[in-house]
Amino acid sequence: MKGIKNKKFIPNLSYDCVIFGFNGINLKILILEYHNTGLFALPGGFIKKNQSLQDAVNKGVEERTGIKNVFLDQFQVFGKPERSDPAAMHRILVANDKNLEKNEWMMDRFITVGHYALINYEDVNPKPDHLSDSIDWYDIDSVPKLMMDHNEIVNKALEVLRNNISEKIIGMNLLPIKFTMKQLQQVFEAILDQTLRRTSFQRKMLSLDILQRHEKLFEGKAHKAPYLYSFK
Amino acid sequence: MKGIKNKKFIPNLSYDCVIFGFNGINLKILILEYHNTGLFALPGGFIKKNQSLQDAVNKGVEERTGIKNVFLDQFQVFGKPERSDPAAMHRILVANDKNLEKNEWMMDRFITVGHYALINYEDVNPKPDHLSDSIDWYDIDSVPKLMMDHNEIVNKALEVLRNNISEKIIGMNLLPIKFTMKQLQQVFEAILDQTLRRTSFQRKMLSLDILQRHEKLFEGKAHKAPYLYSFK
DNA sequence: AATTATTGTCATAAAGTGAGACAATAGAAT
DNA sequence: ATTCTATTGTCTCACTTTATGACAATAATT
Repeated sequence: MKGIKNKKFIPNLSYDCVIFGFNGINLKILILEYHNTGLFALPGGFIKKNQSLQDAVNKGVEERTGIKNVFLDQFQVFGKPERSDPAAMHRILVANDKNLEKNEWMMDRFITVGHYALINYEDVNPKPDHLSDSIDWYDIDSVPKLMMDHNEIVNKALEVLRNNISEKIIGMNLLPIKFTMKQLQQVFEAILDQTLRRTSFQRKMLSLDILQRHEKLFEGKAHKAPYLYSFK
Repeated sequence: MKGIKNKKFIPNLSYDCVIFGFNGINLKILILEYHNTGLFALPGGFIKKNQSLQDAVNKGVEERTGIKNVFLDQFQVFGKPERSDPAAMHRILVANDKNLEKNEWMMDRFITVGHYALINYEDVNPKPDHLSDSIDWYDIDSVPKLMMDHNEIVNKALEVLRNNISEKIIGMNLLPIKFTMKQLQQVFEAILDQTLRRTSFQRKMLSLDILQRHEKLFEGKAHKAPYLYSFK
């Protein structure tokens, strides 16, 4: 048998996560860069032999963002044998002075469970993992070339986010607890990549009966102050 | 190391498939029963070490139904360690006179990728696999107690089918190529488990511009003959 | 007090849906 | 041949939802 058996993790199975955040203007995702390789990738990881998939992903996202109880949706499994890239993994291990024999299992084929997360941009303090130089926010429309099929995973995540998700879940996770109607509209405009009609949007949101109205927000601007809302 | 290493399949990973069919009245799914165990389960299987997930599922569905190019949607991964049931697997292996040591990997923990398939009931000739007595259609509302978390997988599949799927995909895969408006309505009523208004349904379907009208169908009944339609 | 920019709400038109009416018609009954 | 029956295709009218523009309210500046 080649190499040393991997005792800790389930072999051939990984997760990757597209972590969405909203800075008030653009929709962004977190991308990490591996030491001395120029390789960019999605945050991801492996599942321990006796760990639930959900727990593995939650811990991975928490480690990199510092946020607990993140909204996560497991949206697709990527299972082609060709998607794996042992050469890239080799480069990463070498660049990090890792024992190649001990980590040989990492250069095997991987089937990955694609997730996306929605988090409040303000609350995040991104931390690179032990193999990575950096982890940073990138505008969804200027994501660099990523390793393996990670660009495909990002595109699919965005597609699913656009199609499948309810108003409440999007707003609740990408915005602070209290927000203005305009901010809520901007989140939707960023996700859908199109402008929405202000009056229709406002009427729609109010009619859904998911918002609680609070005090007004006085920003010191020379116009009527908007109400703050939160989700019920 | 316990047992003999599994050389053929990716360990700890399986797929399961909820195969939906429509007999003209009820929505049904295929369920198999293992020899001499009284254990019912969804059709499922493993992924070969160098096989794509999609290929594995396609082959599994084809073997059991005889149908190629089935519509498949991979809808959720079930990844809790507790979902596995080594004792049940043990029973199945014993009842089939299988070598326990050689198949020990089957009694390990499995993460499974849940799929559902939509197929034309008429075209199917269900065939049990080598571990199973039988494979049969069951009405969606009288599914027996299944092993492991398979009932949960069925429920989730139905939920996803109800929520996420377009008119065209449902009709196209659960009906013959040509069908009447009434048949199309009955598929929707079976899936949604509610009656629909005939005139509204007809107007909606025609307005979607996905149907092609063909000749009339003369069934020998004493009333106006309906048109046949197909999807564009 | 007038001005500016933006907000919350209303008015009207346009599009979509629910519910029933009705004529058309394939075959059976007479 | 005519009438009858069950079902289909389409239309109408009321009702609901959505689009679009108008307008008054208002926080801070001029």
